Amino acid sequence: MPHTIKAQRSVTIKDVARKAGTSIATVSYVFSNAERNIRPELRQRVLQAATEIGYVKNAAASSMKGKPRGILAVVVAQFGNTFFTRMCVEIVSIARQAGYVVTLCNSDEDPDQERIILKRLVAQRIDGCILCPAMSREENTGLLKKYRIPYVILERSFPESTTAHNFVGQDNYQSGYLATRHLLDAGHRRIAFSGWDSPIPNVCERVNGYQAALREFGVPAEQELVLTDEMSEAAGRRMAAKLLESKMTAAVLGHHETAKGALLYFQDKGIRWPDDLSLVVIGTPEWAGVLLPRITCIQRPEHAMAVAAAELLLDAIKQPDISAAQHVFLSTVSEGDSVLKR
Amino acid sequence: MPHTIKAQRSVTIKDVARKAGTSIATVSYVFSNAERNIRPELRQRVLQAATEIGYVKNAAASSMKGKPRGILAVVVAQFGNTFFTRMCVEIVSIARQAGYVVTLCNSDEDPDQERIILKRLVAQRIDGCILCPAMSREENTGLLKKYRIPYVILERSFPESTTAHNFVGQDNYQSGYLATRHLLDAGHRRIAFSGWDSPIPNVCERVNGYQAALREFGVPAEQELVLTDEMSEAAGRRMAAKLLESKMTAAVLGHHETAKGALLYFQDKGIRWPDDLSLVVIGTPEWAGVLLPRITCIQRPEHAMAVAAAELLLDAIKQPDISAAQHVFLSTVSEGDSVLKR
DNA sequence: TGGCAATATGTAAACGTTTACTGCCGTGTA
DNA sequence: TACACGGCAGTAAACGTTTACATATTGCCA
Repeated sequence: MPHTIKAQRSVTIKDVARKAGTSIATVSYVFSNAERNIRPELRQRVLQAATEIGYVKNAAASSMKGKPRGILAVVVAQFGNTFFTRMCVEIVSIARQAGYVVTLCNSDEDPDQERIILKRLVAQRIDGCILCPAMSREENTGLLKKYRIPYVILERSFPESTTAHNFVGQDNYQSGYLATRHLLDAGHRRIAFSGWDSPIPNVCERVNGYQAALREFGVPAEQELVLTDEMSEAAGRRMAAKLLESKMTAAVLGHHETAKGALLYFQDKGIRWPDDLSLVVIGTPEWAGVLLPRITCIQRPEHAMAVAAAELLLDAIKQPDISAAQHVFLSTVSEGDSVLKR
Repeated sequence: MPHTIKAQRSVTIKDVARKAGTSIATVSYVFSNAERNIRPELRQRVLQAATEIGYVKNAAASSMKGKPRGILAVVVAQFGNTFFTRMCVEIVSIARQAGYVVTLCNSDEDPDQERIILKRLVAQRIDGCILCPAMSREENTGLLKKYRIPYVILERSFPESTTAHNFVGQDNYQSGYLATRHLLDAGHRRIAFSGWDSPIPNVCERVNGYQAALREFGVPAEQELVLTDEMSEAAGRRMAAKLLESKMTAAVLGHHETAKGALLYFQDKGIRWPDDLSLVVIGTPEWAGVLLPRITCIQRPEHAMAVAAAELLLDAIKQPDISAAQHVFLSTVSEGDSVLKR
């Protein structure tokens, strides 16, 4: 628990005023009201005094008078995941250009933790929030709504009433379809899919896309070719082992985190791609750039999503009464050498 | 610039008091003074009223009364860098267990940006800060000192007066030494080193370690075998090209970001490790785990550093008058198959 | 020289909490 | 019955800003 500290009286506007031989009002105007004109000589004296005694405005106090805090928050469910990390970097950079600092929080896929975080952020009265919800539970966003804090839901949609929120996401159906289609076009017909046991619909949608592509090519969808497991390297290995049993010629590794485990398993067993097995990975993990033969990846629209989310939030802050907007971005194929033409 | 919003009167303690038919003092006691006894029936009524009208305490107001804000900050110089990302994840997790939320900021190696960030954090009166300084400039920490905000310097030390700050770092000299020593032990004598043009002494120290190891084995240090360039993949490729010209049998890739470019260059040119060239990389990038043959890495003590930094900060917050502490951690060899024994 | 703008500065009342202090009520004792 | 005491509840004064409003100062013109 945060520790209570003996109140360390800090340097205030009052001290600056005394030092500069003027009133606190003038000092305040110097620091926070650009329109108001102050005699240059006095302004200079105030500034001088402030630096001398090391004055820094107390943001809590000014925020109490309804001043914006200049803080945005990004709450993600998996902070270490490169997909999110990259988006965070981008968002932070855009926010900075707009004059905001960003608080990054990690819910670790835990809705309760998410709630605690959101409550804290509301308590801070942040100016806006980008939220990648831990689960498809809408109740947590209620807090943001109640306090009229502009927000954007990122990457994971709620099943109902999507149009009620600002939303930026990717088309998971399309990425599943795209990956599968790529393999079908190369002549593959027995195609497996590995994902993870996600509490959110993303993986499910990718599977739908996968199945739709198969259907389009008149390939019957086999239950056993679709695997899911928890999200870990070990689970990736397990799924890889199962995949090999099912004698398919190609696989869509539907999530980059488990894909790593699967590839490591293939390496261990001496399974080579594309010769023994054609592979497409959904996502663009860091390691995909160096692995030989290069893996064909479905490049998710991370950059576009981050930019859209940040800009949508900034717009929502500027115009609180604007109606909610939704942006869904598509993935593209980043071709490697992991798919054998047959 | 943060946008000014027409003051949206939010739900306050006063509203709760009215609703519960009591005074604001009682409501405040219910929410923030555990000792004070409130008749259970009344307390219940207050809680009930609060949830009904959706009251969330205004952190700015309570912080004005000297209450701790429950916010820590981590300011890093390269947020996208996995080394920092991993430490951030760890720090956030430890801080959370202690009841703090963490604001992550990115200075992008820019001391001016760092100053702006720190000023903002001081304005927020955060409870503590972990700072990985953009440059070896001590003036920015002065702000933290002035406002008595406990802080820990992470990973990059200041040349002078290190004992004046709480510091957690790695022994860069040792990692340079370790990498080189590993190659020397394997029988290599012509060993190159690639780093980056760092404004901070880290790379320099690694070079010192490298040279010390060579000296120990009576190998003359050749100027042309030590390369530096900017930190980018392209620079890594450039350095790799130069390395090949200098006919060495082994190389220490002294920084994981440029190492990636170098490896890609080797892949393009068909240079194979360890047969054509033995390699040791300082750092443990994500991709090192999947690349074949496995690269021998110098595992930096990320985890230990993150834990130490977080705990040191928490200690410093609890005991503001404790004297500064320094922790320097050592790296270890994570052996792969990229070093040929000769 | 007086008066009137226009400009520059200061006063004081918020903002939403926390908490020292005062006051009230009921119980137990003399 | 009167009184002290203890336990709760409420009043009001901060905390450090911002800003509407009041006041002082200046310069200019009649």
